[in-house]
Amino acid sequence: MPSTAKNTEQELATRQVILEAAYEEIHARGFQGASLSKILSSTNVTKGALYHYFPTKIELGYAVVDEILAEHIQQMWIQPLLETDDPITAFKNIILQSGREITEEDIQCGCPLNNLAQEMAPIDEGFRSRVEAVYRSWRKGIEKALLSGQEKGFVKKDVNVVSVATMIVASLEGCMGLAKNAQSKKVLFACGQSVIDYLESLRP
Amino acid sequence: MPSTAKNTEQELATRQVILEAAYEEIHARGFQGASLSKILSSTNVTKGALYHYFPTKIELGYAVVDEILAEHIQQMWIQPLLETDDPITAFKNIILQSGREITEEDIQCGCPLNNLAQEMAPIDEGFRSRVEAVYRSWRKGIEKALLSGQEKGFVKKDVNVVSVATMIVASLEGCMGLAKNAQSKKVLFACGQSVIDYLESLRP
DNA sequence: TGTATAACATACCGGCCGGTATGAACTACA
DNA sequence: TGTAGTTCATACCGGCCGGTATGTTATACA
Repeated sequence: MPSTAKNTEQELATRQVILEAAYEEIHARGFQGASLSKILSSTNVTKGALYHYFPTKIELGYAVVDEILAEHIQQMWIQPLLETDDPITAFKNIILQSGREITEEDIQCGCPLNNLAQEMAPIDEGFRSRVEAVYRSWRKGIEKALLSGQEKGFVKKDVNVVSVATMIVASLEGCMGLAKNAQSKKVLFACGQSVIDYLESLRP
Repeated sequence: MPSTAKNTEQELATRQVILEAAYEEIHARGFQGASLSKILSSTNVTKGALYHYFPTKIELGYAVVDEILAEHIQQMWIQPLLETDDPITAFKNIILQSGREITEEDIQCGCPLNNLAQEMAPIDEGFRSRVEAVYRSWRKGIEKALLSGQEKGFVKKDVNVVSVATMIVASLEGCMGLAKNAQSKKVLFACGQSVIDYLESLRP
């Protein structure tokens, strides 16, 4: 692992290349199904380089959760909520935006966070706790936004923000899951619309 | 495979033992992670017997979906809905009943149908289509019950039963998924309560 | 300039896994 | 009773996979 002075260029770039290739393999095949050889052959990195930066396959997986998935959820799903006064409209826009950007391939592979949760939670505590940390911060972000929305009169005051936040995350992941198995953008949109309807029911 | 006359006793019993052991291994480890050797050593069946009844591992997996999972969803989640006039109350009772019966181990392993959907849909079309058939019949069952409930005045007439059915399945699977990763009955119950609240909002 | 260390590259290994080949026991039936 | 097919049991195999051992080059620093 890097520890000296100039780690700003090629060294960290190689690490990042490995991380992103690993992310894609894991997204497509699952963690257990992901092959290190395929990760390597999809880049021009060798096994020596990989094991220079990551001691084991599972540590590589952990790094994908910590450095890629957590960041993605934060920027895509949490940050925008905290930048407005009306969280319901903001959330609706995030969902619509995601729907516009998503590809058929993305639908086929599903939500990478949920994939890892479902596959690894019963098997490996390291994965479980890391994924749980991401889910927790997601729910906390939604709760915070809903609470602030309540204070500013954009959200019904009698809703339990904790259970609503959980329900939102659950139904979003459920939608992605159904659409993934149906391999259908149409299912995703229909399901996403139901979530939006649910969100709208939270307005005062 | 069996084809002659008296297939009613030991022969089919062996097949069933294999099927159920396979179901549990797959439930705990996922399909790709499931080991045929472990399935065999968890019973006192040998590899010869296994490959006598199932040509490949994947065909064994298919049989688990077709013969165990489909049956389970039908009996546990569809049948009771169709036996009453008030589907919302019936559904609520199913959820509460499931909550009472579920063990910590079940929570840890999650919904076997959703597990297979998330793991295998992008990888294998045979799994995907079989799982999709189960989901379809589940949704159709809910739709039918809601429609009948509308006619009899137990469900609001202005709800779209198709999208509501999808939303219910999605949020249920989402709840199980969150609870599985949280490894927490409390999360499952809180989330289940949100689904019940959603169901109640569909009353006239 | 010498040397230690980071940053790779290559070759190789043991283990497990799905699958197969072969044969034995039992059963149904002519 | 002979025989064909079912129902297993045992031994074995090739392949891939995660991981390691060892070597090489480039760089930082004294």
